[in-house]
Amino acid sequence: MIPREFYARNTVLVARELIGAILIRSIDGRVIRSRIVETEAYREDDPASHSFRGPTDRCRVMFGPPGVAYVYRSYGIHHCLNVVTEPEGTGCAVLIRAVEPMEAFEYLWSRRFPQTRYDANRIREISNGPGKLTEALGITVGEFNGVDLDSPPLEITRSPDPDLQLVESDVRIGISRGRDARWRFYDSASEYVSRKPGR
DNA sequence: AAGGCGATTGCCT
DNA sequence: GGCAATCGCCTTT
Repeated sequence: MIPREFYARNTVLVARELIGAILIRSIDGRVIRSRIVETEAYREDDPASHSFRGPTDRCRVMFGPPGVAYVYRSYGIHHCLNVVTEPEGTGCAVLIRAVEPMEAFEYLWSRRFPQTRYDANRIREISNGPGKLTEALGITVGEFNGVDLDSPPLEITRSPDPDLQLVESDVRIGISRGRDARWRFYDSASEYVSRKPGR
């Protein structure tokens, strides 16, 4: 588990340092570990952030204690997972945009594509996007919004051998304001990154 | 009260 | 490449 003080720091630093950390989900009697390979930072004084106009019913947990999950519904359909950062009272979080599962590939495939036979050539599609990883791992607003990420059934731990040499930064995806900040971080060696620059 | 848009995805042409 | 799905929040009446 990662101490709360790790999250109670500058959100951009936390977003960078979460690349390579391990997300552990316990579900259906399984313990499934995944490497975090893509994140984005959202700060309170950031027009792209849900917290920019202050706490609402949706984004209130962003203003709460760090290390807690902020889960919101995107486009009325998907769920997206964040970790709250900076000291309590500030509205900041890191969006988890992609993970690379370490096990349970066929189980995760069946959660994402229940009607389609397992296809190893398309395995990255199980979790190469923020709405995809939450579907694969069964992470919803109702179950996880406001829940501390320090113990099962959903937990983040540091990687045993973090390699931050390969972490790159880029502008964030899907926003119209705050476009200049290069607050997206990803592991350039991972096939699970949702999008790499230059296209 | 009503309309538009979004930290997205998948299917269609 | 376009576009629908669908809901919370913002802006405008």
